[in-house]
Amino acid sequence: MVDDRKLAVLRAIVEDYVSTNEPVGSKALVERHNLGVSPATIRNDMAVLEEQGYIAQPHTSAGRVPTDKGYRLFVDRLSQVKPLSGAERRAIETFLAGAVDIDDVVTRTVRLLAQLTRQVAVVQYPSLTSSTVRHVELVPLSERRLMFVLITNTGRVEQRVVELPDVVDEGRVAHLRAVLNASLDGCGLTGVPDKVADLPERLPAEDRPLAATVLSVLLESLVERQEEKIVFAGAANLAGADFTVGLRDVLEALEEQVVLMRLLGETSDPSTLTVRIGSENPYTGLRGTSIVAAGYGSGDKQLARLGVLGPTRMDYPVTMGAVRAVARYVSQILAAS
Amino acid sequence: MVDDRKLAVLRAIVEDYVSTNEPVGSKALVERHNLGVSPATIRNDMAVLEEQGYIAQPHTSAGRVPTDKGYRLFVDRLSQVKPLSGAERRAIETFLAGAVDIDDVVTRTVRLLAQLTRQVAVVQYPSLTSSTVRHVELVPLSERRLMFVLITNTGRVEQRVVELPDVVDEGRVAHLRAVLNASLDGCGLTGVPDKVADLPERLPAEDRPLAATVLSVLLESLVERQEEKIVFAGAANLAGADFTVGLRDVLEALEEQVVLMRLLGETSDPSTLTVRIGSENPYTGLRGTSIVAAGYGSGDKQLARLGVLGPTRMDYPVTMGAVRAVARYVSQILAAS
DNA sequence: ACTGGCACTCGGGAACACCGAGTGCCAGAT
DNA sequence: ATCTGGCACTCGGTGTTCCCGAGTGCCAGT
Repeated sequence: MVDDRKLAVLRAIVEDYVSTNEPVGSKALVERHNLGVSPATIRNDMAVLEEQGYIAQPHTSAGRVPTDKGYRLFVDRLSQVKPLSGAERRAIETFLAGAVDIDDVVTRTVRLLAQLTRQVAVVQYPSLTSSTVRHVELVPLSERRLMFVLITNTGRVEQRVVELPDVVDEGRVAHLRAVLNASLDGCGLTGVPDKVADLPERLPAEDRPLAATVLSVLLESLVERQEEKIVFAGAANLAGADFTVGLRDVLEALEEQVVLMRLLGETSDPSTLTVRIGSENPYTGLRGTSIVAAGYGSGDKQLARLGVLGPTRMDYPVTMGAVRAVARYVSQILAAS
Repeated sequence: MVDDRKLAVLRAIVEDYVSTNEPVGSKALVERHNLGVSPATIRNDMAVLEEQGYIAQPHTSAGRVPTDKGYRLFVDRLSQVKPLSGAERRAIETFLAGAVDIDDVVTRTVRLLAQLTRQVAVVQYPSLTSSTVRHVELVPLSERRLMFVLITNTGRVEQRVVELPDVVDEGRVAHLRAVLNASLDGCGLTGVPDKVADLPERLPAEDRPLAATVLSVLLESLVERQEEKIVFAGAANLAGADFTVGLRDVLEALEEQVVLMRLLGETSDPSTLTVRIGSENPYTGLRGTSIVAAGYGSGDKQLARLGVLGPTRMDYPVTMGAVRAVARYVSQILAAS
């Protein structure tokens, strides 16, 4: 029995509660929204909504507050994403356009998102796994050490110092570099292990120790970076919002890469927004917080995710609008570079 | 008239206040430390100490609390750095030894320091300015774009994408790369602008547009990275400590690179610890917080700084011990790689 | 120069009463 | 059926008062 008016009541409750941060009562509701009925009627509706678990009262004789389930219904059916203003759009564009490299793009994005939403922003670095090899470079550092650099098409650079078993001359290094580039150029990172598996055998015997050492470092670096890097910004915004749960837990979660990963969630369609409300998210320390996330990527490939984290009591339409817009702009920037 | 006993009293006050977080009174003092005199005597001493500005009372009829000036005296003359335990030493060593590249070193260091001190740790990336050029690489990405990579002797890698005015063939690029490496190899970064100033003139006319474009990007990247990168960790540790000043301000300062820079302070002798107590630090939002910092560097060169930030009421001897130890170990690691 | 005694101050906690927003329910109106 | 006005009831939050005890400053005596 959730007729239209009850839904309108729920929507009104969510909106009021989000803006005032106080439990909202029947009288205040009819005053602020013109529902055309009396407070008593609203009370009946509220009783039903409460019974169905969409709202709750903190104490007897207090107004109602949306539950996680209530927010969920609100997000799914009662609200629509609010697009950004023209000024905001332009600000995003100019701010992101100035980025000089991939690091810069990510840093700027996360700050931008934090400022725009006044919440904590989280951005995952573009995945390496769906990138391809652009170039491999070997730079001799000393007689027995060289630096191995791998550049991907997404502009990311992986570097490692390789300790060599023997003194190796420049010629050998140059040769190996050429061979590596020839066989790996354009190859997807996931395909690299296959490509190089039989590589030592195709080299003259005296080159094999060098090749083996370099390859082992290469493969190792691929595995290690599987765990993607995540950065956040805007922690100061947590200070204002009073959390039901201690904000210590929130800060801890933010510094725990693994937890963050899981919070951003699995990759989904880039244009789709994922919203996790309170208890829906897979980490007990974060009751009372919601996550709004979206994928981004250059072209049609989904590279990584970004989003914001804030109190359950957040302005979902606006937040979702900002996240979606930023995700799109970042995708554009990446596609263009 | 600061005789020995008064100093002992000050020391006792600082120690007790740090461990209990409550204003300490004359009676409690004589009980916990065997000073061999009566509370009344202590009271007289306290009155003098207060008059001289080393301690203060939050309200009439409350115990005394050290002032910034009191902490300063304590740090300078009444305490000595407490070395780490053997177990801690070993933990540091093994934890840092696993680092694979400079990024990893910094990340591990900052986390380690945060965990060790239970405060917010701050680490500055090794300075580029005192590094030298190890290698310059130009990688063609497409007909009109190439990636410029600069590798320093500290293992840091700077990368930029360069948009070219014209289609340029590989040969030209290779030639420019060779010239660049020949003239820049081993050169200090600060010397680079001089070295390349007349470089276009020494090239054949048809190479000059390419060279000019690449050089402008190179110089630009040097200037931009002057502002060094700083990372922090352990923000969750702020949640426990109740700050006199809102922790919003602290979090804001932490995300403001420029402020952090100034907090860590100017480079000083690597083995020296810098302590900034409360109002001594140059940022008004951080009254109530202290900074303990040290320089680190590979070999004898001072590269950058690291430190921790915490409430003025912190355990200085322990914190200073941890910061000093970590700075030394990081220096070792960097020197070895 | 130190000590014991004493009067004084005040912050913080406990007890208490009050107010008002909000509710649930019921009987009457539409 | 559905809505409305009325009414008794609940209870969180606030303001008041009171009291206790830790801590102080001062002074006279050792």
